[in-house]
Amino acid sequence: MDIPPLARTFVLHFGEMGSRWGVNRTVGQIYALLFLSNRPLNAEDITGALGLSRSNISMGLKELESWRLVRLQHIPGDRREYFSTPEDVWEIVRILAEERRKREVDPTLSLLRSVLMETPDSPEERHAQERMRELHGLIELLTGWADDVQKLETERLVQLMKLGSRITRLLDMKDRLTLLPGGKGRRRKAANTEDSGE
Amino acid sequence: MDIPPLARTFVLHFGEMGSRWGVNRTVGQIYALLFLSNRPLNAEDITGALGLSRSNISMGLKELESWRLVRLQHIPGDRREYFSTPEDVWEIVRILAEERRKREVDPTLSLLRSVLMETPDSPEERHAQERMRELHGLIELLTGWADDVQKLETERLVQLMKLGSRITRLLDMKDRLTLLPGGKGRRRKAANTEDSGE
DNA sequence: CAGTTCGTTCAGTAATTACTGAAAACACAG
DNA sequence: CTGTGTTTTCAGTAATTACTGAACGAACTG
Repeated sequence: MDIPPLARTFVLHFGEMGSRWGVNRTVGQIYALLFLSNRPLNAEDITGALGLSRSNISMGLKELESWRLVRLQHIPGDRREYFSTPEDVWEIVRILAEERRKREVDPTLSLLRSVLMETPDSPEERHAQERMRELHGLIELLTGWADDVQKLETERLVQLMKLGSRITRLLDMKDRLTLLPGGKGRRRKAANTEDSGE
Repeated sequence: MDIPPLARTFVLHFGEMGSRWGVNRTVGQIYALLFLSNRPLNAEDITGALGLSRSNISMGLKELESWRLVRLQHIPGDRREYFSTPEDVWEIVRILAEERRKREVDPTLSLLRSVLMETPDSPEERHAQERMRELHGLIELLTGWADDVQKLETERLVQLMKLGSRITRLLDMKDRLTLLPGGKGRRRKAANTEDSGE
């Protein structure tokens, strides 16, 4: 099976991009192919399309399964295994975020935590530990936020993204409201707070 | 120069992590070392600490410079080049976001755009193009948002992150306010809107 | 200008990673 | 159980990437 020209560019590009990411060219290509396909593909389809060995494809698919980026399914009356990607692109984003976190962030966090328990023996070590503490705090904040965001329905998430930095207007509004307990008519003070803020 | 034990774990870990990311072990280690250091280091310091060849370090530093992750500076009365990382961890996050985007996202976007201009020749191609359109839209939304967020001062960003998914409460509030032009006292209707929303 | 110190380049080599083909394992059908 | 179509494993090899040492070049010093 030949890949239509329009799709080929994309597949090859994804193959190269894969390398920048933790996966090899083959894995990138397989994923791109499945992403574009209008039906699930079996290993032979993929072998034919990409011109790579059967065993290579098998390994690639395994890796993609371990990333939960492809799904295995069966077609009635056919013994072969068919693969496809999730339809919803947001679903893909969520999965990627989770997996990358599991593989890259969590190990780092746990290493940081254990090093932060130790007692520094010198000014250098003390400074190093301080830096690690900063990094730890940063990662905690980012992942905490990511956890939170993961919980939102897609609708909401899109709404938030579109709002972008205009979200700060809402924050300003909130500040104004919450800084004035009971709303006792001290509006002017609140307006000042905003000005001095920047 | 020997790396204190407390820092060594971190440096080695970063070296390994580097590989998952687009950089090699050496580059990861150099970066970690500089990140932890309480003073700028020159190439020889780094060579000594990591036990790698001078030329390797030179190449690593060049790569880190191309990522804008380290800064070159000079110390009065010393001809050698000294390197350090930005102090502020948020600054680092911003730089990383920009660079990764430049290297990974932008090329993909431009490829997608050009492929989306073409006319599909078959149902398969049409479907493939449709998928690419979805992906394109997603990336545009994400990067647009990222651009927006980049503009915020760190203070604001932290505030937003801490708020996390509670941000939706603000959105609800905003909806309630904007859906009721002039605030003509139809509060009860607004409250209902929220309930049916989830 | 010769000598010194530093940084860069690059060809060669080491180390790692990717890929293949053959064999094994598996799953089912008759 | 045997045969067939399928996926997996793995040892060997190819390809790629990382690293080194030696040579070179640039910038300064006396």
